[in-house]
Amino acid sequence: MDQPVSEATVGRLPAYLRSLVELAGRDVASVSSGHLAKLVGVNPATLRRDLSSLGITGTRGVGYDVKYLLFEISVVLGVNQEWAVAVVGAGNLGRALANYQGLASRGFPIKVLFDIDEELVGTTIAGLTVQHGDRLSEVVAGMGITVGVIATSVEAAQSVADQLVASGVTSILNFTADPLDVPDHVVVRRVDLATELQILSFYHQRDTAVSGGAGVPLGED
Amino acid sequence: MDQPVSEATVGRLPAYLRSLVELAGRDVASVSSGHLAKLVGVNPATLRRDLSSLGITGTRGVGYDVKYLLFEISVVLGVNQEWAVAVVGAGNLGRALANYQGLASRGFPIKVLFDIDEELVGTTIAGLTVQHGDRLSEVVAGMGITVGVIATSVEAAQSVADQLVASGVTSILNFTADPLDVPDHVVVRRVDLATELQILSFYHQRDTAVSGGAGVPLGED
DNA sequence: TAGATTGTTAATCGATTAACAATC
DNA sequence: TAGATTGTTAATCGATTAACAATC
Repeated sequence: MDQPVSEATVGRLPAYLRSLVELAGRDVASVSSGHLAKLVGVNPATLRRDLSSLGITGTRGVGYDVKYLLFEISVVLGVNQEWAVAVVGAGNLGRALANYQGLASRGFPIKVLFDIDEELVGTTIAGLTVQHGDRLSEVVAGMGITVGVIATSVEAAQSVADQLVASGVTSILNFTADPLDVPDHVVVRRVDLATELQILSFYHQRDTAVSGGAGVPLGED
Repeated sequence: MDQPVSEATVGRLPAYLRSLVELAGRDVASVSSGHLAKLVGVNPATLRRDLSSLGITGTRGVGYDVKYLLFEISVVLGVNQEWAVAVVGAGNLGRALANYQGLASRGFPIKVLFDIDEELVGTTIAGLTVQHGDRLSEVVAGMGITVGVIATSVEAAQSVADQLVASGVTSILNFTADPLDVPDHVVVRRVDLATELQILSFYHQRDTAVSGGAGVPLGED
């Protein structure tokens, strides 16, 4: 039944979707939780619980209808809709994002690009003229944009977030290291390369450390 | 004492480090778990448990020595070391990463760039000549590189991972949507924009669904 | 019906956090 | 000493998973 949908469940939905697309492509009509779970790499009970929490049902003794499941999860994830995006910051990262096709192809077309560097304002990147950051509120609100990407410096991030929120943005993808302070109705996802790298190097470090102290380097007194 | 270090703990270390750098910059000598926890946005008991699991101790009645804590966490995260990186895939994303200063400045300098597109091989990107993917094993092993970044298509990702691992790479940053199958001694972190966006749109979708079309962006424009 | 598989209850696991004795 | 704060135990919380009655 309708239990609240957990963050963990939401995080698994894209993986379910990928496997379902593949099954549908091979004209598989129905799939058991055991089979799909194996494809995705999760426990079957977890999968059934996830679907159940979304109100998506299968048929006992049979399994889940692939097309139906694909449709339902697509709807839940909104993959058939388009969400216009504003990218703030036209530095290396912002330019990369503007050129990267991955956003538009996933239903997140970039409609406008901002920067405060006078040298960048007015230039064209990936077919978009860079707008001045001073006009952010005006333009974002005017275009009715509800998704913002923050690709600025860490220092500017919070202020940019505030402006985006004030202009009607309710979803933010934050590429800076700092967590943002936003109202409850705004959802922020952080993609932090620096943190990922540091986590990688933690394990790297530990696994390549001289084997003698089993595990963590500790400061002995 | 020496409990195993959990994934959750490792994930918080970069945030601790950031706040400690800031405190050290302001010449703060010592900090309580309560104070640092507030800066980072975690529970003080969680912070103390994290540090304790790393063998890092404070002083009862006083707190933690900022410089000592900063040093210990830096060592644990290996931030003072350099890890040479190979980037595989010189498409939009690979080029963006090569130009992005964030990796090098965090101790992950990109030393070599690969692609299998004949038109890209031999061209120069961010000062690096793109090498042919056929030479991956040879070059990566020859340079003693241990960190690989996969910025290829999803289809190529597993094969690239296999080659990287065979060439001595033990840390992989994977920008494709699919999870990679690697040996236990190899650590993979996935940075998946598509998944992040789909999670964003799940919440976006849900929060704008019931209200009856108040500013739901469709693909007009 | 007989076999298969769901949907959910109950058990388990791991991580967070409150609480407090230890102790600076 | 008196107050402060750690380090850790025990309680709590949430998520995962085993198990199984329901039922196609």
